[in-house]
Amino acid sequence: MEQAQQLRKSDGRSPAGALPKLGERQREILRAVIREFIATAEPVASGALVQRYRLAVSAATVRNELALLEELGLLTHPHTSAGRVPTDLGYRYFLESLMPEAMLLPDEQLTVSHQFQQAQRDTAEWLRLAASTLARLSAEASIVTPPSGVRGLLKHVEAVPIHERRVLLVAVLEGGAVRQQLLELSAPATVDELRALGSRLTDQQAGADAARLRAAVAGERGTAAEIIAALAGILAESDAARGRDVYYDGIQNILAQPEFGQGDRIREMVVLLEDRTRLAELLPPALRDGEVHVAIGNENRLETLRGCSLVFGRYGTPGGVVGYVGVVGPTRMDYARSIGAVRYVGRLMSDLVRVVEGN
Amino acid sequence: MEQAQQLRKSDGRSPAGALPKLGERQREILRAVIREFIATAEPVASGALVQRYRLAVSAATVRNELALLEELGLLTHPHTSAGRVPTDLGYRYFLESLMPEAMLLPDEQLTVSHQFQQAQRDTAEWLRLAASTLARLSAEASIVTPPSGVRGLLKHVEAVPIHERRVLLVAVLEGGAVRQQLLELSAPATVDELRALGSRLTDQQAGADAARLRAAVAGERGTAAEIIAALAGILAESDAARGRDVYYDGIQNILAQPEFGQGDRIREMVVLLEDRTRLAELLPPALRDGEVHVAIGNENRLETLRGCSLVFGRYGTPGGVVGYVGVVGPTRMDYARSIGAVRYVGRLMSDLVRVVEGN
DNA sequence: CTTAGCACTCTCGCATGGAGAGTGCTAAAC
DNA sequence: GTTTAGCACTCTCCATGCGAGAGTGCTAAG
Repeated sequence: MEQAQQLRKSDGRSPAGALPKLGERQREILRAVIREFIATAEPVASGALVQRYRLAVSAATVRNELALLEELGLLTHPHTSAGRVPTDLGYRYFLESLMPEAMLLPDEQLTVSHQFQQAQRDTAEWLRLAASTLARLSAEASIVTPPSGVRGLLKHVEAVPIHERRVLLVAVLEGGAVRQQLLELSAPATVDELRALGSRLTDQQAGADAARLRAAVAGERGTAAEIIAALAGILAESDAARGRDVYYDGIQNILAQPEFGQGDRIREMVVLLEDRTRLAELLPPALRDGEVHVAIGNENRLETLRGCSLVFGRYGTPGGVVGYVGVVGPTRMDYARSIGAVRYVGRLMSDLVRVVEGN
Repeated sequence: MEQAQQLRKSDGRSPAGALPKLGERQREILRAVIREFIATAEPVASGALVQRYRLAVSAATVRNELALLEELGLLTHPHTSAGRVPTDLGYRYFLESLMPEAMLLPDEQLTVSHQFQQAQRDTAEWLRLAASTLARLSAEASIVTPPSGVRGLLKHVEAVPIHERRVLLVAVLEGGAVRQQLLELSAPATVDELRALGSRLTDQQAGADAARLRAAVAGERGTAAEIIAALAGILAESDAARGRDVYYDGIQNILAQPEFGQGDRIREMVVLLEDRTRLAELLPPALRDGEVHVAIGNENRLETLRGCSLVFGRYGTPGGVVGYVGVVGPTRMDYARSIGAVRYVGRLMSDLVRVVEGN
């Protein structure tokens, strides 16, 4: 199953090897239970299952199978006389070997890629667009982190005079990100001096990282030294900002889900999304491009994510720029849709990054 | 009352002239009711009022006054045997003539202004910072729009070669905003050509708006024409993006409020905040710098904002760049805090804009 | 191995019935 | 004339109980 190979197991806490072996009918029933529960959010009963999925056996037989699946840890019971609900392990099994092809429809792909092509303006806007697209496609909440190399590298420098000693420093980084900083020089500089300085620094320091720039300050004097020092600061800051600058969207989607209906669950979730520093903890460990990582329920470290799943993908270039796109929702999410959406948006983001990098 | 003069009335739907005249004791009681309700979110009873606010009269007398205030439309009754709750008009009266000084504490001001000084990197980051600061200070949800002149004006142009015919166009606008666009030229251009072209365009077209640039395309050929056309597009887009690019933060704050406790109210609210185009409708009409506009409950046009208040301020330079900062919360919000926060953050934003503009 | 039948369990919705809180009114006190 | 004590009245809230319905688990027959 090609599907299963592209999905990364989570943490080893639920390795695929531990998944129970099931007969064909059990697989069919498990799939039906999960589908039904994903659609309705209600515990599913043996009778309804037989009726709605045209099973060739009676409700009693289904009940026997359900009891077995429960014994294997794939389903549970809220209480004695309620229908069945999938467990985390049940979802895991579904993901590994029952799920239909995780792909967006062709016309969805077309619409989305069209939107991305129109919005080639600027990195911040890509990210917003990616977050909102992902939220819409998956019908869950989305998370997108900016692209960032291991370290920011300088590509181009420009010093724009603003007013007397005040200049706006514009630094274009490898990967296409643009950083600006306002700088107060200790001595006035002319427009031409600044322009020349920008050209010279672009030539000399292209490809430099924060450390190299800091070292270069010693060899310069006056305005040039001040500007290089500021550039070093910009790069260092840009490295540090990596985890802080997370985009999210689609809170409304998960708000509509019954599992968040009342109580503090939803508030906890929003607190988590709005706290950009904690979001970094969610990110999966090393992950290759194109892989999609799914963490179901308690496979997540955070207590807040009980009952929630994360679907994450990586985008970027091999060994170069890296960022993450993902969605968060109740464990009862449409994994096929989410995985398809994450994979496709991730691919588009990779394309964009590659275009900007120029290879 | 200096307070009242700085507050703008809303829409004329509840002009100050229509506010009833109250005796001193009635004012004292009304103030106590509103304070108590703001603090507890529960209907306030005559007895509790006497006890907690050390009134010199008995509960029975207070009840008589409450009945009177209700007749005047300042308070209501959820049901016969419940305490009193302020009406929109009640809040309006409170705002106009009962509210304490709307100012942040000195050390709050210090902390905030310090944070703003540290984050002089880039406009998008100011906006984020403003939104999160405002949310924290007011303990409500915050909304911030980017600064934008009536039309975007070009200040500086730079064309950075990326790969063969591909260039990254960086445009610095009046007001310090930076826009980037990736451009595919129809013919290759050398680094030096691009550099020279950037200098020339900066010299010739500084101060130009989208229309002037579009006109200038005719007088140019080849690479220059393509780049100018792209610049015109950038400026036009930047004008159009004005309402779309709204920042918000602090959803968690209003989520914690009991009035949003259950049901769809909170979801409607999040839908509104996440739909950046509809947010523009909320913005107050013409407003002078430093003024703060409060729209209480049904004074807002949107149905979603029943039971919610908006506190908005304007920032920018007179006749130049303009943006809005505001908070949204239940009508039962701490208006003094919110107004103080909005006013102070608005002032800081104005300062930042002024610094970038260089005057 | 499958299935019909049936007892058993648990939730959910609804009605019932105090208990409590708070008002509005009336009549007495200041 | 204003203030206040007293009291009846109203409405919510919560706990309790009950019946209906849904769904299971088990047993015994096919």
